[in-house]
Amino acid sequence: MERNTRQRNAIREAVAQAGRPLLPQEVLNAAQMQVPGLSLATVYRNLRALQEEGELRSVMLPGESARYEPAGHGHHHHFQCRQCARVFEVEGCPGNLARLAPPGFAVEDHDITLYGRCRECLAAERKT
Amino acid sequence: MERNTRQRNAIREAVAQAGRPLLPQEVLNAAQMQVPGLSLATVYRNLRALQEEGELRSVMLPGESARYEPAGHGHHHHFQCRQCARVFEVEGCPGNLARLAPPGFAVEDHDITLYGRCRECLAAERKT
DNA sequence: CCACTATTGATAAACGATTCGCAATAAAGG
DNA sequence: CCTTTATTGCGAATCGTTTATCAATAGTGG
Repeated sequence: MERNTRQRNAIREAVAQAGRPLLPQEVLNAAQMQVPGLSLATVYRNLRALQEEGELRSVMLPGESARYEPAGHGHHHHFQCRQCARVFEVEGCPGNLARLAPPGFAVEDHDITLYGRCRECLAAERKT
Repeated sequence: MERNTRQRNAIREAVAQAGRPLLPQEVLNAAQMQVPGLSLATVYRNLRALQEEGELRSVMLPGESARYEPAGHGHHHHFQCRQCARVFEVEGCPGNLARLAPPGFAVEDHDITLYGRCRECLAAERKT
């Protein structure tokens, strides 16, 4: 049966608390606040397990490796800051994208990624 | 000075003729019609060189490695077929995506990827 | 409190994609 | 037609990410 380990809970918490999709390495950094000895392998193992359970969702962005966010946030897209490289959720969706596809193509889904500067990085820039 | 080799021309042609972004391996397959002995390393070298020259553009899709298309096709997005995995250009753009970002975020750019079935794969399905 | 076994940490290994090293080849100018 | 040297083909090497191995550890039900 599945066991509730400190490691798994810390990983679950880290993703939930972050409020944005995290890289495995970021999950490790965050979860090590709770479980200092935590290893990257364990993070990978649990991210995969939690994803298969349907508790987490993997977020793929162009040219980036997988990040993880809690499942069940409904349809949304993402924003990546060009300065700090962090990824954030953005609500809403333009919708009606199927019309863009060439005739004869069936559109079933879509991904949108916005790029720019996040609030924090903009604030930091102004101070310089 | 830069030389015009059969290999480079074949690679350039392959990308131009394809009409869709190609993976290095796909470029190799196509260009080997013209230059049978062509090697993958040469494809990589030339794709990189042509990109730096501004003749080609690399296309990144979520979870995929880089594809290459001719530069200068203007702003557009891409469609990936879930069956054959090929990528196609789609014209047009919903525009006004900046409004989706959280307050305080500056949106500078965006990527849109559509997913579904391409015409060929839809046609093939009907025949079964 | 025990026994069972899922889980962990540490490290090596796998993996796919891309690049490098080098001798052999072949454009291009004279 | 030479000479120069950019370019090529091949295989090995690298890169970052992810997974496998395996002995040691620690949840969990009884």
